[in-house]
Amino acid sequence: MATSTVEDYLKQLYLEQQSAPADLVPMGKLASAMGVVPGTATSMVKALADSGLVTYEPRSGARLTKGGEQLALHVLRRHRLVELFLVKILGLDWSEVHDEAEELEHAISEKVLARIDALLDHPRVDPHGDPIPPAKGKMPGTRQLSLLDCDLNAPLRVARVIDQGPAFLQFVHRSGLTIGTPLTVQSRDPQAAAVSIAVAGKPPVALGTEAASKIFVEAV
Amino acid sequence: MATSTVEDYLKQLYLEQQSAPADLVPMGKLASAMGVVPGTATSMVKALADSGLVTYEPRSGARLTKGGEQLALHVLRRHRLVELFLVKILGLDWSEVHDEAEELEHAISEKVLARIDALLDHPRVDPHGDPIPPAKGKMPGTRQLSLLDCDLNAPLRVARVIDQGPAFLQFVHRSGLTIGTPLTVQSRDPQAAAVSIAVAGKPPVALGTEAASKIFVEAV
DNA sequence: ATGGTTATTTTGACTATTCAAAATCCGGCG
DNA sequence: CGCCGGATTTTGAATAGTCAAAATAACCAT
Repeated sequence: MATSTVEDYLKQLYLEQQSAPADLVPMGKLASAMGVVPGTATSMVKALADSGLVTYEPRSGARLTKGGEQLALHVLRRHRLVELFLVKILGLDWSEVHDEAEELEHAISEKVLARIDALLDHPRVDPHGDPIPPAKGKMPGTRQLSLLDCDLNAPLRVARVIDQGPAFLQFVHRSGLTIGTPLTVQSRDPQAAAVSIAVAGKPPVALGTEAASKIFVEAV
Repeated sequence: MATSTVEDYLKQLYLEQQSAPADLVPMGKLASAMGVVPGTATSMVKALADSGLVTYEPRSGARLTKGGEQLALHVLRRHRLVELFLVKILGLDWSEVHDEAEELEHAISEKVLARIDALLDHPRVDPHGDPIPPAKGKMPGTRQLSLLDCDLNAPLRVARVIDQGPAFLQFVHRSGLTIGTPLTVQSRDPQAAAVSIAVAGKPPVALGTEAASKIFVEAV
């Protein structure tokens, strides 16, 4: 069995690969994502390579193998199902479940995971809109764009928030932009580096590009 | 924070102390309960003593300090609440929850534990009848005797099964002796090393002393 | 092509936990 | 009393992960 440290490295590698699917993940990136010094990432990745979970190119980076990716997806599935479970069944706030799930994802057995999945009626996304990898089969592709890239004045709906930090999630909630909220983007001003959002029946909200880039929408 | 290994040692030490409240727990006992060689138990206990969690008398054994006992009770509380949660909310069988909880007990935060406790309506015992240590305050004493020690022909009820092995628990279930079942002990035969149990509306059940000693009852 | 900047790798060391096996202790028996 | 056997402790070594800091490689600009 993979240790929980190994699981964390694989998961992180997967997430890094998401943002740059073409390239190898450099050790510096991995190290800072994992909160360790670069040397630690190097030696860990070498061990992972020995186990056949990643391929490693010295001085350029690492990439998950087929097997490593499967394991990573499995960890991610546990993480996201647990997050949703914590919100839906135990009533925790969406801003606090990420950290909780970080621990629990390593302690959940297949059997318990299956029960949770059934209890939640086989959900497809977690509380932040992140897709839950299916037990078997490929991750479904999504047709989502950030508030910076989507069409202006088109009917959209908040689909995903890619920043699990409690502070940002609480801000999103306060701004009434929780998952599923219908909205339109009224305007973008590159000079002001801001985006103006209209939610039906509410005064418009202005977001800086930093924040806007972390909120994804899809066409209604 | 105590590592999960430390938590396991403390929990085990507590359980051992239960069966022999007066004495120190010898290293051999502890080691076999923990599934390690005796030398490992010795060195671990020394470390626990350095942290002030146990007192250690070389060549005789160890005992939890006040602080160690508190921690042990906290672990036990998590373990037993998780067991009940798995049975009541996720619908697992009582024969399989012990092993599951063994992992989960180390991954549950205070916040999640509090939610589970509330969801289960602050239960006092786990699925095997073991008392759940309260969040604060002392463990309540119980007035329970095994089928070997209780009164004959008195109205009793199954209160606790102290053998978490799946095989034994499944046997108990098959025999219709689940927690709460009303029964009387009809006779004991030292020669046959057997006990005869009467459950209302069912043919009598005979148990060997080995099995009988692991089933506890209390007066109705 | 030469130097400097920056990322990466190496090296050596440390913690926690474990085992195997040798050394030691202790209580009881003859 | 002295020795035996079983329990306990010690010793030495292994594994997984980690850091600090020195060594190295790669890239870029002049």
